[in-house]
Amino acid sequence: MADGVAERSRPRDRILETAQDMFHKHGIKGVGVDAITEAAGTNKMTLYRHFESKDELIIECLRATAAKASRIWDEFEAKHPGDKLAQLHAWVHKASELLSADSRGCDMANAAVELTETDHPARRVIKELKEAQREKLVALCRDAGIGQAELLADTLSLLLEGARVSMQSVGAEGPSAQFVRMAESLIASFRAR
Amino acid sequence: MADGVAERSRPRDRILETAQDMFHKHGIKGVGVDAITEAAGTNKMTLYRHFESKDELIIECLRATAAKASRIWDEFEAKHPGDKLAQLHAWVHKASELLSADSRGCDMANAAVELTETDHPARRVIKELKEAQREKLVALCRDAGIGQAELLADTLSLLLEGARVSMQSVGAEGPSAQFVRMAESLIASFRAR
DNA sequence: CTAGGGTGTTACCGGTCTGTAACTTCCTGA
DNA sequence: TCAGGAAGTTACAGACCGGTAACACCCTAG
Repeated sequence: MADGVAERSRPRDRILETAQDMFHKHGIKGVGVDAITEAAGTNKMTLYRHFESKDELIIECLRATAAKASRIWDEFEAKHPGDKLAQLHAWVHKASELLSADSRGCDMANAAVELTETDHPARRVIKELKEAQREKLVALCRDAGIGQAELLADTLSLLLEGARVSMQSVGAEGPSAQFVRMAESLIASFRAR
Repeated sequence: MADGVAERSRPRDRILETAQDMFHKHGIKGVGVDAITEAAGTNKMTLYRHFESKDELIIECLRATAAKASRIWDEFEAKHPGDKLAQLHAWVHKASELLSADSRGCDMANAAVELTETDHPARRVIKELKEAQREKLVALCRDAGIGQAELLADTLSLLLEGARVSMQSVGAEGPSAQFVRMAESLIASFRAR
């Protein structure tokens, strides 16, 4: 009742969705399981019947977020079937949409910052998911006919990662405001080689 | 005794230095004031006699870190007096040294990620300090004779910021490994315009 | 109709957190 | 020598944390 979460789905789904949202907004260490379950319209016992610990809930949230991001890549292919260069430009455009004023950045990168214990179980998941995303962008650049595909993909990755974290420090009027211009001119430059 | 902190300075200095180190390693929310004072060889009461709250300690730590970073710029000027282009290359080299294997990234950016409350007192300090650093890099690029100085400075900023956060997700063998190459080729490209 | 599983409720455990009070000890400077 | 302030010590308050136990409920499948 009175919560903005999906009205009447299964408790597990509500918990997962609410946790994603609250972890994103308030940070992982900034929100407790009690607050999550209350916002999800359920209770702590039900959470611990579906997830064996908060750490496992964190991991499931990261996987769910990555799955959502992965679906965006399908949109690129659907909108520009076969045209990999157009898909790369679509990636830039989509990335720029992530740089809206009050963005809290990338959940995986933020989690890596928050979870400082080197052996935290979420860290290997973060690494796997981020490496998978890198592979995708490299493949896209390569299939778009760019020579140094890895270097362009890595440069674009760092620019976006930097833009998303810079936004949280200095806001949307900082260096991240120039992201699209930087990315497009980089792509043009790599294509000219 | 038996702590790695400056052996016998004043308690306030020891607390400040220890807090910087521990906030950097374990994150701000990952370390309590008790742990800091113990590692600094003192106690909680003494901390609260010198800092009115943990938040104020955080702010002082960020200022101290920024002051250390600022001193590095003096080294650039000392090593390459008047030669702003050489100083820019020195900046790139110094930046690449921040990307060692187990780096925990930029304290200010990390703090911005951790402190999600939009009205947290540290946030405006972070913004001020980051904007000052941006100004410095813009001035360096401009004085080095680069036309689009702001754009180059912002691009380099995002690359470094991205590299430092990417390291925490995927390690030093990820995209950040190419930082120097990216930065140098960007500088060359901007100089050619 | 009934059995059983998913769910809700309440209370609790042990630990940690920031911050404070009251008191003692020690060192320094006049 | 002695006064005063800085620092150390101990104890505590009040809140929150992740996680568990025991029990009541309800809804549905057989």
